[in-house]
Amino acid sequence: MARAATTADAFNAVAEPRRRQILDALTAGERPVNDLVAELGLAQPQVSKHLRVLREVGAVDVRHEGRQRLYRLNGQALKPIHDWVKDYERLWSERFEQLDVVLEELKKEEGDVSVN
Amino acid sequence: MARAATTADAFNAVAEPRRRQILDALTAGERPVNDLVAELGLAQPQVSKHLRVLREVGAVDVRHEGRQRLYRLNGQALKPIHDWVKDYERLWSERFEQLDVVLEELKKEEGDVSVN
DNA sequence: TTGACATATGCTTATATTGGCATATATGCT
DNA sequence: AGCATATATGCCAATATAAGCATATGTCAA
Repeated sequence: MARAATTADAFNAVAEPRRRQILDALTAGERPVNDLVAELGLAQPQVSKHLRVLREVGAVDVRHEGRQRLYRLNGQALKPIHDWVKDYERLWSERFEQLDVVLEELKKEEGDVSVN
Repeated sequence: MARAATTADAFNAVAEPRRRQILDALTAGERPVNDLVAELGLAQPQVSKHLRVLREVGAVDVRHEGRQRLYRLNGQALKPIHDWVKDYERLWSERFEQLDVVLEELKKEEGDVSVN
C-alpha cells in the first residue's frame, strides 16, 4: 500500500508547502491562476495541479469569469486540522502552563483544607 | 520529484491517520510500544515504523527501560501546524463572525459620527 | 477564421511510501 | 548458555507523487 492520496483529506493536501503558500495567497481574496503563478514563481501547470488538489479536498472554490478562473479560499475545509491540533496547544502554550500552575495550587489546597 | 518525505516536517508526518492516533494515545502519558499495538490494533512492526517517523520529526521522544521503550509525546513539534492553521480559524469560527459584526458596527459609526 | 491569452491535462521520470512478513537485536530470566 | 519477551529493521509489492515539458481546451478580439 502506498501513501494516502493527497486528495484523501485536508491533512494530506496541506502537507505540501506550495499548497499552503497558495492558500496563504488566497487569504487576500479571490484571484486568477496567473496571479498565483506570478506571486509564487511556480510554473503555471504546477499551480493548476495544486489548485486541483485543493479543490478536491474543498479548500478552494472556483468561479469562471471569461477566460479566467477565479479561485477563492474555503477555510472550512481546514477546520478538521485545527480541531485536531488545538488540543495539543497546552503542551507549549504559556497560557496553559499557567493554568497548570493554578490547578496545582487548587489541588494542594484541597489536600490542606479538604475543600469539597 | 516525488512527494516530500514523511519525515520532512510535522505536516507530512501527521498526514497519516495512524500517526495521529498514536499521538492521541500518547496524550495519556508515556507508553511502551506494545501498549500502542494493543490499543490501535496494528501490527507491531508498523507501529515501530510510525514511531520512527514521529521521532524523526520530534513529535515523540523515547526512553529505554529494560527491554521496553517508553514513548512520550512532544507536542512542541506540532506548534508549526497550529501556528499555520490558527489564522484560518476566522473563516469558520462563530466567535470571529461576531467579531466581524462588531467591526462592521464600528465602521458604520465611524461613517456616521466620524469617530476617530 | 485566425491568433493570442488563460488554464487544464497528459505523459515521463525519479522517488518515497505503507503494509505484510521474516528476521535481527537487545534484554531479562532460569 | 538457552529461551522468551520487546522492539527494530530489511525486503517486497503496489501505488501515488511532483516537476518538467508538450499539448489540449476554452474564450476573447480583430
